[in-house]
Parts: sequence; C-alpha cells; structure tokens
Amino acid sequence: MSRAATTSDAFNAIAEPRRREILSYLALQERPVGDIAASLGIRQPSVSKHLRVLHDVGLVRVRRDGRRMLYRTDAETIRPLHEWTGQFERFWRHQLDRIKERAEAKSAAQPSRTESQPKEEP
Amino acid sequence: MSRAATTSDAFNAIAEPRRREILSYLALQERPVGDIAASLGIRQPSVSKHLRVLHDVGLVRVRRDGRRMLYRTDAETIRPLHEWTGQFERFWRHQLDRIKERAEAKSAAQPSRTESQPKEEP
DNA sequence: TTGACATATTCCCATATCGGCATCTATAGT
DNA sequence: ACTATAGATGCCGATATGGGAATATGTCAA
Repeated sequence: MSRAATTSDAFNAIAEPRRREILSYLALQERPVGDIAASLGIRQPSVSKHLRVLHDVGLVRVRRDGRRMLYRTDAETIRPLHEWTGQFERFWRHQLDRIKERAEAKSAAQPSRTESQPKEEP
Repeated sequence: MSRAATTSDAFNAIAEPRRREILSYLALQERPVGDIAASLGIRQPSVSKHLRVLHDVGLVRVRRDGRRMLYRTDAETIRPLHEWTGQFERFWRHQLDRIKERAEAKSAAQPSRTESQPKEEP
C-alpha cells in the first residue's frame, strides 16, 4: 500500500499548506479561480488542482458565474476536524496546569537553582 | 516538487488514520510499543515507524522503562491544529443558522411539502 | 464563426509514502 | 557471556503526489 490519497478525507486534504491558505481565503467570501491565484501567488493550474481536491472532499463549493467559477469554503466539513482535535483539549489543559504548578513551586522555593539553561524575558 | 513530508508538520502527521488512532490511544496513558501494536492490530515495525513520525513533529513523547519505550501523546502540539480549524467555527455557525431559518420558514408554511426523499427513524 | 478570456485537464518527473519482511540494537536476566 | 525480549531500522515495491508547461474545454461578445 502507499500513502492515502489527498482526496481520501479532509485530514489528508488540509495537509497541504496551500490548500489551507485557500480555505482561509475562501472562508470570508466566494472568489473566482483567478483571484485566488493572484492573491495567493499560485499559478492557475495549481489552484485548479487544489480546488479539485478540496471539492472532492467537500471542503469547498462551486457556483458558475458566466465564464468564471466562484468557490467558497464549506466550513461544515471542517467541523469534524475541529472536534477530533478537541478531544485532546482536556489533556493540554492538564499539561498547562502541571507546568504552572512546577513554575510556582520553583519560584516559591529557591530563586537561584538553575537545572539547565533557563530563558527569561526582562 | 512532490508531496510534503509527513514529518513536515503536525497537519501532515495526522493525515494518516493509524497515527490518529495511536494519538487517541496514547492520550489517556503512556504505553509501550507492544501494547499499541496489540491493541490497535498493527504490526510492530509499522507502529515504530508511525511513532517516529509522531515523535519527529512533537506529537508524542518517549520515556525509557527498562527495555521498553513508553510513549504518550503530547496534546500541546495538537492545540495549533484545533485553533486553525477553530477559525472556521463562526462560519459553520452561520451556515447552521441559515439552515435552521430555512427549515423553520418551511415548516411554518406548508408542513407536507417534501423536496427529495426524507429519511426518518421509527 | 471567430476570437478572447477563465478554468480544467493532461503529461512528465523527482520524491516520498506505507506495508511486509528481515535484520540490527539495546536491555534484562541467568 | 549467552539468550530472550522489546524496539528500531533498512530494503523493496506499488502508488500517488505537486509543480511546470502545454493543451483542452467552455463561455461570452461581436
């Protein structure tokens, strides 16, 4: 077997940095392909290919306007990704708590004990 | 150019379904490689390779325990992904609102109009 | 119809994936 | 030192990527 197709799901589709840029750009407002290419500095064929992938997994919708194609982000498809990553929220909360606790315990004890190379902002 | 490396960032690393499973599994508790392989039904070398990718991008941490390696998820690294997807939350909220509005407007008018094939659970 | 403009598609290529299998390394116990 | 166990790594093959360049499709306007 090989790597999963970019069109296999939204996770694979958003792995590409350019596609993430496109999604952000198209979230606010629908745009024709040419605008995307010009604004993000990507060549038109590349934009079309990325849009094809995004469309295949339902991350964007299209509408024809004369000879132009207007694309916009379909946020609903991003939701499952947000929920998947959200499952870890309680854990990074805990980790932060522990870091805080350590920092407080340390500064409350002896201010000059340096284990490795501490970085401090003045 | 080719596809971005799986180790280029967390987005690419979590594109693999197996790696997502591993992350979920290791979020609750640290585990040795053998446990992961057995619990998720993946061969040991594959698990090691996936863990290498996850470790390279900081999604897991390791600790040695005798001849075993105990891995656990570092949730903090998932946070940026959650925040990136979160940027679209306001948009899917709006989309849902519009869907609701339409549904309410429709049911308030004529209750028997069926556009396509509605599915109902008994 | 012809021409101009907006997008989509095709072909090529260098690169990297992931799984299977075999093998190497490292640690523990005797 | 020797053996067993836990993990890591290396090599292979089939597959697919994404950019570039050229070309095809489709739509409007005269």
